Amino acid sequence: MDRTDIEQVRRFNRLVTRRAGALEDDYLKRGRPLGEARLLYEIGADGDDVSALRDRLALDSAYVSRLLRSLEAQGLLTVSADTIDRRRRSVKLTPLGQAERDAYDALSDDLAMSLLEPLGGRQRTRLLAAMADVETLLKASSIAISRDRPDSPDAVACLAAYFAELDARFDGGFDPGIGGAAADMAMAPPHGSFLVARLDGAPVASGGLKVIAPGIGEIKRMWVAAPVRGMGLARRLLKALEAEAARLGLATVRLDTNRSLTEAHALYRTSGYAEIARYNDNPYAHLFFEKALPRPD
Amino acid sequence: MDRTDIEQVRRFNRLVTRRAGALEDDYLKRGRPLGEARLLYEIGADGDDVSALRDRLALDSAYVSRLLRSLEAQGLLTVSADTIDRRRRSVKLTPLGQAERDAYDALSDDLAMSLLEPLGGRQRTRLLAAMADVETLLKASSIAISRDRPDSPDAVACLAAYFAELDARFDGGFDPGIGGAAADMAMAPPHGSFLVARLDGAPVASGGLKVIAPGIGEIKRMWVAAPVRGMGLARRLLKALEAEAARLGLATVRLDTNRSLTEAHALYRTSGYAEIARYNDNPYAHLFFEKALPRPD
DNA sequence: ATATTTATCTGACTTAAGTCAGATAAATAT
DNA sequence: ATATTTATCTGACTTAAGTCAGATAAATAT
Repeated sequence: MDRTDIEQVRRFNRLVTRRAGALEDDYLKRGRPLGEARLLYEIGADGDDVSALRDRLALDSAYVSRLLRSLEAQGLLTVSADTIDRRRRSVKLTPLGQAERDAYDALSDDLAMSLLEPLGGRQRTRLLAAMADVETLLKASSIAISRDRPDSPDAVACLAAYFAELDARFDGGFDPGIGGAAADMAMAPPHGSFLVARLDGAPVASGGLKVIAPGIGEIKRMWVAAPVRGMGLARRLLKALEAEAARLGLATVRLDTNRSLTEAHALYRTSGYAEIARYNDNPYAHLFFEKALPRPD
Repeated sequence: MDRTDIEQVRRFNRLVTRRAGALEDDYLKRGRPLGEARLLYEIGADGDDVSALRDRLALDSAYVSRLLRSLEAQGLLTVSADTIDRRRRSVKLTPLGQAERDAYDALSDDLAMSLLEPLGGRQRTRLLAAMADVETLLKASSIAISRDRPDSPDAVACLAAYFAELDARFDGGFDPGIGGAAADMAMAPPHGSFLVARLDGAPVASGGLKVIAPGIGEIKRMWVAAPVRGMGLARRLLKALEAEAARLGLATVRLDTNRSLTEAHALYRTSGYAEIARYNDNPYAHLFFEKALPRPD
């Protein structure tokens, strides 16, 4: 990463923050403190729990309570006890509150339009495409990969999504029982590893590693959720799994794959994997790959 | 402009503002109020005038004064009377202040790097390119075009830059005297029009319109500064000048151009101009164009 | 039945951010 | 020489934003 890259990111941050400042000013223009405006805006059309609002805005309980009291006094919302747990309280916008929320919404629309307005059609398309790109890639950069047990709730959810996808894509479907789902605990530490990638806390990709012979690991269950594909996440995950193998002292990693998973084949080949002969009796596998890991020094 | 475009811009703003929020938190992490941090950061290595700081940060005089007092007490800067005008005061960072400023700088670098770090090479290049695109186009969208007299300081500066550019590009140079610089007041209202495009207050493009025969206008002196080319600004300016012509009741606009200005020829052709025969004796002109304006209704 | 936990609220406080009216001293205009 | 303007500062104030310690009432655990 060189200096000009960092400068580009900082210049971008500066410029966009200045524009975002204009948005906050718009909020303030409606003559209401930003805290109240944010809270009002955060309450959906169906209302919300006080605790949900507190969590989403990361605000202190006392502070939220006072903001609610103020908005209540302005006739913008009502607070009532939850019917199931009467300690909890639910917030609902009054028609007046809904109108206010709509007004903030319209202001945000205006701001967005004022950015597009002066541009010609071609420039506008280019700006929107660049914004979508920045959005996708900033999201990608906030995805964090961490170790997890294969029986953790997130890991189980990832594996279930993976199996469901294979079932949809393979000719004749996929049955994890035959494929060896029961053996997934072989990816548990200390001998194996299972990685989960999360975006804003929600699991979006996963993959595991188990030892199949002395010094030889096998990468299994690589899965990337549909909404986060095209972000280079599979490649990152594969690299991370190779790092796990190196950490566990393995010299070689292998993997098998179905003929229908063509994107995966390309990924393996461009990541330094060479096709080898069948090394197991997995009925769903048609292609077999191997890569020698660099010796740790 | 449809709904999905606006949604894209708003989603982008939301996401980037959240990230920018992280940057502000970083500032605050150094245990200093944001106002002090911003002021400290704004003072360049060579120091600054109090009034310049006030203008740049758009802060109240009393508030800046107090912030300076606080930073002075922390030993981060010194304030001394200007040698020429002793009412003015100059601010200079102490070595300690410079070190603090460097620390903020390093934090911003860290934040920028933390965005790029998790991405692979290809994704990183894509993100940087998209950021550069957003930056360019947001700048383009903040360029405002307005009417100006051809003898205003900004207009004169634009015309001088235009003449200098022609002199550099034409074989054998360009002499505004021969070209008719003295006649530029024909572009003054009420019979003509001169438009200046400004980015953050500084003139970056211009163009004029004068009447050369009943119902016929001529577009002249179209100039776009080098740093803002490739933003579609020339096309915007041309459209704006056509609108001026329509406003002045003209039915047709003409223009002449030099054979060396090839980008301009393409712009005219794709903007609905048709080549016509020579209509004047401008020695620098080789191509002549005309466009019928839609009748106002 | 009683103790503990949980969700929200109230009271009392702090800090940052900013505003407004004038004071002061130097520069500039008459 | 005097009046006016300009640049900065000081005093006195406001408002927003937020924190912390408890109070209250309902739910849950023992």
